[in-house]
Amino acid sequence: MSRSARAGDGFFAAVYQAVRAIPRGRVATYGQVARALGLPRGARAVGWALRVLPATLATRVPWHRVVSAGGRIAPRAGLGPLRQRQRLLAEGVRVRKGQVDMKRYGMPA
DNA sequence: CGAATGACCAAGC
DNA sequence: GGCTTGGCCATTC
Repeated sequence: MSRSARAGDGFFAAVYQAVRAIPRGRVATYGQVARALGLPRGARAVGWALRVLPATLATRVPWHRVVSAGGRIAPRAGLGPLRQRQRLLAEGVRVRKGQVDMKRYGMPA
């Protein structure tokens, strides 16, 4: 295991925990998660935390429910976006052109 | 400590 | 609707 920042400590744990709190069939933006952590401008850090999300936790953390501002699926390398789309659809979240309707599936204030 | 990186965001053109 | 710019944050080198 890397002796650098671990998934179970500090910032990571906070991010993963917040993401875990997203109800099924709903989505949250990176900015919203960041705000929940007390970092209203830390959306980027949240995206980075999910980028290093270990596969072991991926089964337990609904990372696919986190989208960019406006409900767009973040474009990244690999099959990530496709799998995210499929998982969202499986939960009943309608994905239109790589984008989700936040008015409908977004987190209630 | 300075510079670079990335699943971001808002504002401008 | 698409590209660019500046700003934010945590981590890595």
